[in-house]
Amino acid sequence: MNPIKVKIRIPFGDDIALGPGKVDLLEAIASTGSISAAAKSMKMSYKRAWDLVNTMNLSFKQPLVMTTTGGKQGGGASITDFGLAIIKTYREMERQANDSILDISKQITNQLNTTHSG
Amino acid sequence: MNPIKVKIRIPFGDDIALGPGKVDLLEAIASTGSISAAAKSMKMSYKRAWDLVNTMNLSFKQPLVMTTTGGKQGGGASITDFGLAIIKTYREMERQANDSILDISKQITNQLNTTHSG
DNA sequence: TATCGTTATGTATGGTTAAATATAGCGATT
DNA sequence: AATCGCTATATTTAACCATACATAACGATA
Repeated sequence: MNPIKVKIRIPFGDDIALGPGKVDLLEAIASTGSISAAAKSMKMSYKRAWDLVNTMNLSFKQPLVMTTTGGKQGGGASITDFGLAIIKTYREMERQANDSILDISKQITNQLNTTHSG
Repeated sequence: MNPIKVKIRIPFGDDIALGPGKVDLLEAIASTGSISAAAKSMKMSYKRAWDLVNTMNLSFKQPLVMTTTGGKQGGGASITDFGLAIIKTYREMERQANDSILDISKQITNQLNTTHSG
């Protein structure tokens, strides 16, 4: 158990192109096939999910998420090959960052109180 | 210029024992000699700064900040040797995490739009 | 013992942000 | 052409959190 959490954010102008929440959302879209289902699975409002997707698509050279409206199931969303590559790279980057502090982080967590919480 | 920001937080129960803001605050206290001056230098309310200090002191086995009340200058605050060690370790950990993603992060930032902001 | 700037702490206020609500459009299928 | 669930977007409402404010205690010094 390594309680330390490394969070990596990629800023783009005033907002954030990519971060932990957005990558989670991408993966949820990939597995559900729609923004609304992904939002529901993450207990997030559809609007918020859509805004996050919109920010991502506007931030990168190519869209990470493709959407279709209408049709049998009313529409849906999928992750582009480009998006899949970004997810993969981000997760790999996260792993590297976490690995790099594995040893030294113990020097801090070892100094935390044993009595719980506050 | 590496725009990616790695933030490391050390959770303790429901709240956060240490994070980027708290470490900045510790360093400000070290250089100013008081919580109130440190807060002012960071454009933060005294109450907030005090709360952060309190959380830190309660989270660790030993206090990171020592305070005195009353006296000629009204009182003040200083960082304990223990606190100084924690700061040093945290900054080193930050550096390691940032270094570890230096190469791979470019694979993502290179894909950001050239047209600015949103 | 009066003063001073700080620590210490509670309460109230205000502003930002997320959520809730509302509405329109889409298009394959029936 | 009627239906269905989703995308797309604006507007209103609610929740949260930082700040502001307010007050007391502290103790060396003068």
